[in-house]
Amino acid sequence: MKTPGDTGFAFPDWAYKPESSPGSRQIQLWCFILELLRKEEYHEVIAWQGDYGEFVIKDPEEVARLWGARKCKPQMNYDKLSRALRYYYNKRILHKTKGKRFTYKFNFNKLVLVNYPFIDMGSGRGVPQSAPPVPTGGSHFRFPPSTPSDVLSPSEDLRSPGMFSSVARRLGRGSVSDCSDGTSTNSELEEGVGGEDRGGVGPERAFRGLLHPRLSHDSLFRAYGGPGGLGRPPPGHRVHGDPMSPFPVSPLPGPGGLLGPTLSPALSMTPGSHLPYTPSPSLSPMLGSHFSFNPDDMKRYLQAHHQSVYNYHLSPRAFFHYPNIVVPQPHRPSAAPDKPMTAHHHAPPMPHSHSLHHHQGEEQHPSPFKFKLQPPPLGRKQRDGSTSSTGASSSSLGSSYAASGLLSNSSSVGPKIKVEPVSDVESDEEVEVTDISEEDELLDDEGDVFTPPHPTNGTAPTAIPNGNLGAIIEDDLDEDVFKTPAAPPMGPLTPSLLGLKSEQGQGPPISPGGTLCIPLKLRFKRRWSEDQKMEAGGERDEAEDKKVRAEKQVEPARRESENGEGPRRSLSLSLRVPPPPAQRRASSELQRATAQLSLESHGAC
DNA sequence: CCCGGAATGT
DNA sequence: ACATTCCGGG
Repeated sequence: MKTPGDTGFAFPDWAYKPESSPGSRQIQLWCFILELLRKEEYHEVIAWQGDYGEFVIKDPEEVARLWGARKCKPQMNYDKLSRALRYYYNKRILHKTKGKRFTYKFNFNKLVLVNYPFIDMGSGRGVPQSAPPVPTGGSHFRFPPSTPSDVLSPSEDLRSPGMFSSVARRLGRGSVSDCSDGTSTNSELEEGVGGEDRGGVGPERAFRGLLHPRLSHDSLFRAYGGPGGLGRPPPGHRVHGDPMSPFPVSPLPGPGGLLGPTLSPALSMTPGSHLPYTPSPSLSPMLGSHFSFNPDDMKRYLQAHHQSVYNYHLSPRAFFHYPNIVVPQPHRPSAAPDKPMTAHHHAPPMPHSHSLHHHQGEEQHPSPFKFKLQPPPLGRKQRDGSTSSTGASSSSLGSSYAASGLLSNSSSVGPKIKVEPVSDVESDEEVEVTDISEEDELLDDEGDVFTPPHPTNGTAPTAIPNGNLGAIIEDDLDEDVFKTPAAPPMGPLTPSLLGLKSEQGQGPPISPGGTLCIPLKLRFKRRWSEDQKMEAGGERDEAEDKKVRAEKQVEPARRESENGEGPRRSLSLSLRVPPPPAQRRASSELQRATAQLSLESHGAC
């Protein structure tokens, strides 16, 4: 709001990738939507409303018309446009806000990840999925403020990921329409297409390089998760705030909640200072476009992150396997019918450590927590009820394909068998979606869904220095990231508190196995894999296109493809399988890593 | 309205 | 990949 007349604020500028996607240069629908949302001119047609990231298409046909104009598809209409939007559900870029007509919600985490993979979203909650409009000010973002205070001062600035915008922004580009009517408002900026290199952008890029990956979680976390824990208003009452902002309500719960120091691009330049965790340093070198596996760098990098990783990034699933970790039990807090659950779960962002102990002891049982995931929310997709079978997964090395997300099953799949992703047995798909949606969604969507205790955050260490890794993030992390909103408490939580095993717990995460060059994430996965194997055999599946994956898990043990990411499997069965040779896994992991690294992220927008 | 499958186009 | 176009079904 304070935006000076500017049009909307710069909101998810960060959501835009500086370089437009390689393949198709055309604007994507979600980008377009975002554009409309950020312009006041279109507020009569489409605007943020409701929860974070939620927007309502007030005039569907008009939006469709605009879209059609942009794409030069005169025949466009809302029906078609909405179909396109629906395709985003699986991609997790968007989801529908049920019960509200023409209302959808962006999953900004996804967008950020896609576009700025190097930014650590802070597991899950870092950025609320929805996005923060950037407060800073206008639609055109400013860069590094001349003075940090500039940026930081207003509380608003802090709360929103303004940092992203500053760092990332870009948009500005074209305007809503380029095709026909010249509605463009600010296209002048860079009509030049060259886009990113264009004036003004340079710095951004520079920033990109500098941006500290952890920035977000630390700071964001503070900002969002902090004090109120998930302080968002219950679904019931959503307050409307700034019309332009996706966040009607300030995400910032607490009072002064966030410490000032948080974000700001400027800060990013000086990583060490504001981050609680450690040293950070290695990042800078690594952040650049080139990322190296140099052991030293990696080590430093890992050190810098390990804590955060332990604290925040474990996938919820991971907790199952760590006996020492206290996992929020299914015991639901009696009262609070609301969703706040997530908050308690495990380490709410609060500084209090209470969360940690509130568990009585520990569960020595091997299978202590098995909570059930929510039931499949929608029933739609599995309607055909394919029985599960079909199977045959061929790839033993699913890992690599999975990682790439490329997974073209193409070759092997002969007859196109369209198998549903696991639906029956595990409701993962749905769950995923729901989870992603976030807590609000959970309730909204399903009514009485029982929220899984997301432990904390669940995510894997995302900070990946190299922008190219976007794909990894997407594939590997997105799910967790999205779904687990919870965030980690403050930075300094120590691993030990969490109970993470001492094995690696405290020291620098040097690989237990000896491979110390493996990124944390991978290491974790590895662990997960191992654990999972022990725990059960199967899971798989990745999330990307459900259709794409044609495999069925007939055989549980078969694919080890994704350890960490598979959409959650139903934990129901826990058969124990003898732990396979770790080495094998390791190598596979490495392969995967390699594959991932080589991937290119196709950005979005 | 909304949902996704299917075919088709870029 | 990402739509666009149709479309049957809820």
